[in-house]
Amino acid sequence: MKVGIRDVARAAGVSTATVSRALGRGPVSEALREQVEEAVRATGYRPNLSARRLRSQATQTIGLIVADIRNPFFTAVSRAVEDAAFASGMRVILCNTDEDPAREAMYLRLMEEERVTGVIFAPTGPASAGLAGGDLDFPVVLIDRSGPPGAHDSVILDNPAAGTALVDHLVSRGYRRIGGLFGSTSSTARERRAGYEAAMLRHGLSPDIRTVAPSAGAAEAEAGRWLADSGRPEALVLSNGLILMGTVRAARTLGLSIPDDLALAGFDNETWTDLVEPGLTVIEQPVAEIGAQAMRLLFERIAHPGQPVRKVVLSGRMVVRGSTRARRSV
Amino acid sequence: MKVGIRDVARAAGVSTATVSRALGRGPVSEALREQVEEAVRATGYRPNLSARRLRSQATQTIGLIVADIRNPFFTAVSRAVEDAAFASGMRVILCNTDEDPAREAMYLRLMEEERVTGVIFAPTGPASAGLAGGDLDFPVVLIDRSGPPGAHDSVILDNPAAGTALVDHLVSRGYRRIGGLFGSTSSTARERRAGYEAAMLRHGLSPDIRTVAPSAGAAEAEAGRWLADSGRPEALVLSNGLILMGTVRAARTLGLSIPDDLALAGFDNETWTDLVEPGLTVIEQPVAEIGAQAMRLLFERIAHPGQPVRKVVLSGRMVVRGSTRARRSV
DNA sequence: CTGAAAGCGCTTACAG
DNA sequence: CTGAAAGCGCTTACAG
Repeated sequence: MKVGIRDVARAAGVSTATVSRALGRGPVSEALREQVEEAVRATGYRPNLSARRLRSQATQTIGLIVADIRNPFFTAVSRAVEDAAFASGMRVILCNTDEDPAREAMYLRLMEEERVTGVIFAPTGPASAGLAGGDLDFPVVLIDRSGPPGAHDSVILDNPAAGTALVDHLVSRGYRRIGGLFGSTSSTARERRAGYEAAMLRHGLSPDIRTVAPSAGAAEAEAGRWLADSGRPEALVLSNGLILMGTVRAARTLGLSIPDDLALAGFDNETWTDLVEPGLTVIEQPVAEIGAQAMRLLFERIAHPGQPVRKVVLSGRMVVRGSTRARRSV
Repeated sequence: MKVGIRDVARAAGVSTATVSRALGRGPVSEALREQVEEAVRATGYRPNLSARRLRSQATQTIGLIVADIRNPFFTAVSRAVEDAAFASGMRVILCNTDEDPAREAMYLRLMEEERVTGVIFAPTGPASAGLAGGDLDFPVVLIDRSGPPGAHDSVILDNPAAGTALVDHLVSRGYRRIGGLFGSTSSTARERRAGYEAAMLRHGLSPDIRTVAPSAGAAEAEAGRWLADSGRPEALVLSNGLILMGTVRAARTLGLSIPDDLALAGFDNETWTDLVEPGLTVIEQPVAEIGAQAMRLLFERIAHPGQPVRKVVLSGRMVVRGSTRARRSV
């Protein structure tokens, strides 16, 4: 019934060592290799990966811990990571923390128990307990968000520049009273806010900032309160795709016309952003590149554990659509 | 450096057997249990899951094989499955076939090598090679799509009824020339098409059917050709969320007004379907329920291997929006 | 190139 | 309740 390597060895008339070598990359004569392959077919043998990992002390596994798999940004990055991993013969364990530090800690412990080769990680906060301790048994590459400075390799967007670019764009289109709605948890949101703030001040404008949990529901509620006020901004900068979606929904509910009553500029070029009239202006992140670079940094770290910590900063690309059309002169 | 169960045993002054029991559910005196827990803390011990799985012959792992993780339907189902799995102390391996039978076969083989406890599976086609063979070493529960009749437990939507409901709704709103754009690969699309077809004939109308690969890009191209024709339908039924999105995009490109030039009714109540003006009428699938029921069937199958094959059929819920507003009388 | 033997880190009958 | 010992299914020095 259950067929193990001994059954294959018997069927092929060789030792289990030879079967193991024939299936791996050990030196085996062509004749014996064929005998083994034939025996594998005949018996329907499937190697037991738990045994293989235990014995070889190589799990060939990388962990991917993301903050919110409902966010298409992370879905897209995951695909890039998985493609790169499979190309290198590694499997990936995908974990979703839901921005919950407790789940994050649990998954990091799980990664230890799985004896993963390395982890790609978007931490809930820069002071993530798992990272602060610094006693992880595997190399970590951070994506999207920063951790303790200089502690881990990372791949992030040039967030301050992106925040600044959105403000500059809105100003060039004639908007002055520009508010910003930013996520409250991540370093990413903080950096985008800093870019927004610096640009506003440079233009001689007053920053007008609110923060919110990074979900569409929370953003809709907060934006609803904000926009109901008669002194509402002429334009809003939103720090990610979920917050952008919530804000659009709030504007709809209030019957605000975009961009005449309210201009919008956000992040993440998700598939729906061009379908919502009049099209939403966004900073597109190079999601595939982020995933691919993270895998590259991880493999290089595994190969050269001692090399200096590296930080890859990628630029976003602004996609201009109707939601930031030039403001009608007053 | 590397701490194993022997180190913990030594630190606690007990045998490795006692450590193992204290960490699991074996019978251990309260005093020794505390000594062990203290030693675990002191040493920073993390059990090696590969060793545990090999020895106990219980992987506590279920595989989840979906056809397209970019499709929010599968993302949502995944979350429900993972929640249920973690609540039962199991981990889940998520695999994405991209509707590719070769990748599907590869993942099924991987599941064998992982010695998973069971698999929840949305097959690329009803004649999926992996299912047809029937020689899998683990129980399988199908979701969203059917396999060989009577071979596996399954949880699916009442697709014929849903297809029929959309036609009935459109007819009640005054539409007569109703086309249908359906996915070409899945049993689900076929069943929805059958429901569409039956309803059309019952209303004395001529079915007008096209099929397409189940992606937004393919749907946009096909709908673009179809709708450019002067004899285009007054309304379209779309067989899933991706095809609906592609069709909306094609209508936009052609400058068609929804629903005046073209009414749309589709599947999957995704977050963007109410944001696209004038709102899209869809059949919402009970995604959380699908995931939860699949886990339930899987656990019951594991507990009672011999019991008859079961099929859970869930009903969709129609969400009516502006895209099917009553047709202006001619 | 090939095989006999040891051992990866656990869990679990088996005795006591 | 507790411990000594066997063994899960592989891979890999070690000899030949």
